[in-house]
Amino acid sequence: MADGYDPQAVEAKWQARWAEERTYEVDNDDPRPPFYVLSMYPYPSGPAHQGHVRNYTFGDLIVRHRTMQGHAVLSPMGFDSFGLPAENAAIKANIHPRPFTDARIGELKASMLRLGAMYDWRREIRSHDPGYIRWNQVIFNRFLAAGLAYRANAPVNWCPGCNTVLANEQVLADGTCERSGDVVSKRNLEQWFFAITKYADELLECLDGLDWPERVKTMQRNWIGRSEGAEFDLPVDGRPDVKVRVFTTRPDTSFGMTYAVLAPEHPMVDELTTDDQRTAVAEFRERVSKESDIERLSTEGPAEKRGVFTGSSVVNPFNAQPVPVYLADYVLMGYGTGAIMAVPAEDQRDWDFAKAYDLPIVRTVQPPEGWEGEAYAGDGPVINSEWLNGLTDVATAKAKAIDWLEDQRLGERKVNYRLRDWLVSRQRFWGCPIPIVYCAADGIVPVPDDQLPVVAPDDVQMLSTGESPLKAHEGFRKTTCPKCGGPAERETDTMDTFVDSSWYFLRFCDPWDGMDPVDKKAAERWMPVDQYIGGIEHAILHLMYARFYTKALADLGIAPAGLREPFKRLFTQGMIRMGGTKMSKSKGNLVAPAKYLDTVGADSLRLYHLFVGPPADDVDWTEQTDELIDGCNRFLKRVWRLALGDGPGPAADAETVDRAAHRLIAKVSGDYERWSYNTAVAALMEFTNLLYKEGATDFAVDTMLLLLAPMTPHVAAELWERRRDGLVHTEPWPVADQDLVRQESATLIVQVNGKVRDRIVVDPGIDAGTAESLALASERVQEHLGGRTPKKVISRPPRLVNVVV
RNA sequence: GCCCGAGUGGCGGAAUGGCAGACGCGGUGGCCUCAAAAGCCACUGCCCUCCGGGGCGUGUGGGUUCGAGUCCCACCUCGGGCACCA
Repeated sequence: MADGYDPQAVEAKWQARWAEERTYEVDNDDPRPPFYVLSMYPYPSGPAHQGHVRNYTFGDLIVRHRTMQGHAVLSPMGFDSFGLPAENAAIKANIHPRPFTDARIGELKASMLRLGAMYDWRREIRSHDPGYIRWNQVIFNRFLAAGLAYRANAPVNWCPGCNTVLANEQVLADGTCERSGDVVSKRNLEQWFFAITKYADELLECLDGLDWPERVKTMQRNWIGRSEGAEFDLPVDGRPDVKVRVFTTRPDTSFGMTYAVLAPEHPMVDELTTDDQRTAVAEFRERVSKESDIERLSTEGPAEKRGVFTGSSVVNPFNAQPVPVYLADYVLMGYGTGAIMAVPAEDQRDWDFAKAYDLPIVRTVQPPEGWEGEAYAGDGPVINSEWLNGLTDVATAKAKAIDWLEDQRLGERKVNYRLRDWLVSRQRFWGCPIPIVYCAADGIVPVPDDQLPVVAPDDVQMLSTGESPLKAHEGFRKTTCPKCGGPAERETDTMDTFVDSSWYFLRFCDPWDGMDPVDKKAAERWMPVDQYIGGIEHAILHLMYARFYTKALADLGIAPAGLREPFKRLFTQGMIRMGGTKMSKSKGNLVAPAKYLDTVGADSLRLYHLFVGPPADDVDWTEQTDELIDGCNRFLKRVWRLALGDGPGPAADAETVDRAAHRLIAKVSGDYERWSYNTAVAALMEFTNLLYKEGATDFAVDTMLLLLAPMTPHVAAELWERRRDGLVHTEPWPVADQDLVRQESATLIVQVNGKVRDRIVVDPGIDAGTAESLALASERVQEHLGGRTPKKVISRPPRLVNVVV
């Protein structure tokens, strides 16, 4: 009797061995074909939770599998270590966030090691390292020089809970902060922006070529929100030199314009408001400005209160008719020109407004017969539109209307985006300082590269007011102007932490480079990431910013010029839920992995995450989960005994067993390729059951260990070493012999009227005619025919024959 | 409201248009044991049965097909995303 399976002993032994062997440290001149696997680097909040375990299990499986297939696999890891939780915890404990953060990183890294996940730790990146901060700031300077970073006064989202501004992407649809849940309000502030909208078109177009989940691509397309249309001028009635510019996606419906609308914040409101309307307009604007986004976006409330007449009219250039100009809260200053032509017949919002204010409605598209709705936005023939009449579809009418506008020099074709520039300023302490100095003489001056990094000082008092201590720190704030040497003030805002994660994957290619943020030669070799793995929650924010950064860095000559996309393939794992909600620290419903590592071990926990269901699906953590994990452990114990001769004896029919082993190789290899790990595990369990029944062969057992090596690396390595005295993870991935994969016999299903009536063992190469006569000769078939003559016989050898009567 | 995704045993889940429920959990019975644990073996969708077998069954209702969990149409439920973006 060999010793029993002791996960803790086996795992400790192999984790030490792997650290010595350095199998997963790859150099940039490694001759093997490159493959870059990356799990999203985590925010260090303490020991790994189940979501991390799931993420790193998939990542590690791919790393080990690709290595066995002969690739040089780049598998780096780091920590997204700037951020609000550390800052808040530091305030609470009245300590500096750095030691706090370093301690959390230590805990997280330790649990990654205990999981047996392999990374090239030489390449580790921490966002808060001065070395990384320096490159972040160098890139900021390049962005500034190229006009990709700029400072502007704009209405921005202010979160009172986080005491900082937020990017549009960080505000949820209901107007609350995605992090704290507080209601976000608008403030006008001078802030730094990145010009992501310059890349709007490319960000949209490149999505088509990405091997990403369709869901994520759709979410990004919606977020970019491209719409094609036209912009043109509406001259004010009686003052032809004053014009209101409007954007529309439906220039074909222009003859149906019955009024025009300005956003309440539109700069021409005062000019267009007549004296008798001035009081009403002022009251309306006052009310709208006080409303939060939630109230303003709410469709609740009486429609009559949603707008006000300015007293002026503009002339519709299509038919020279004057139409009244209103203000309405449903028109936003931030999109298009902040003014619209209103066509109630083809736009439901305009329809509702027209009904409330008793404005006329003129249909310009013939709705289909039996149309009972109100506004009709669909396709149809043009009506009531003078020279557009007779056209039978919207697309042609649109094109003709735009051509006309351009011919008349009234307007032009125009594309608009929902995407806004990225607001990167944060009034926080624990982030990458924005490397800017404000000088009375020279204005905005970037800190020169050779004076970077600008790092936050250590001697700060963490303020419970929520204000960044940088503001109060005279030593930091007061500086000299790099240009004129005169007294100047530092920028005290830091960058959004999404900046850090927007290019770390490029830095991983050569984190030792002291000359440039990205080593182009190394990036050319490794990029784009072949397989990126992370949570669906990053579908828009991180993944959009990282795509923007990659394009911008390539255009600035920092990254390889041809690199247009960072992540070739993306896999988004499902989240872990408990009691209906996401398992998370903030919800307080974590089930720590440590308890499993201390009992059944890392391999059993990994196996559970692989076996529980399709990787993309959400996982429910229930009362049953511990039993499922025990089941995985039971399987590994069976494998243990099998491999060490304490299980079944040798197979009586070795050939049959070995053929099954070849089929197993084909099955598991195929499942690995299509991310179907749950069925791969099932096949391995099934095969183990077969060996317990039929007896084992050395080939069968060794094959199992090779196939298990990426999934349950410790136990596979231990058993392989005991049997073969080598390293299972440096063995080549097994290849199935196609001749042996083929089955020796097949089961022919015989149906009568689609119901199974008999099963016959046949030769897999059987032809249709033979199969048909075998089926008809079946006693059971004859019984069910009851003397009737078959109308038709479907023969699909060697699987099935269906006799129809 | 719009756009995705999903509905299969007590549970997690499996099924290139061709034996529905692989594999696992749970359950039942047996072997082993003084006993328990561990382990091994068998059974385990529902209903009927003369124990040969028969009927029903993948959210609902239709359709295509020799044959539908799978394809098409309409709907229901759940989950997610978007939602005055002109």
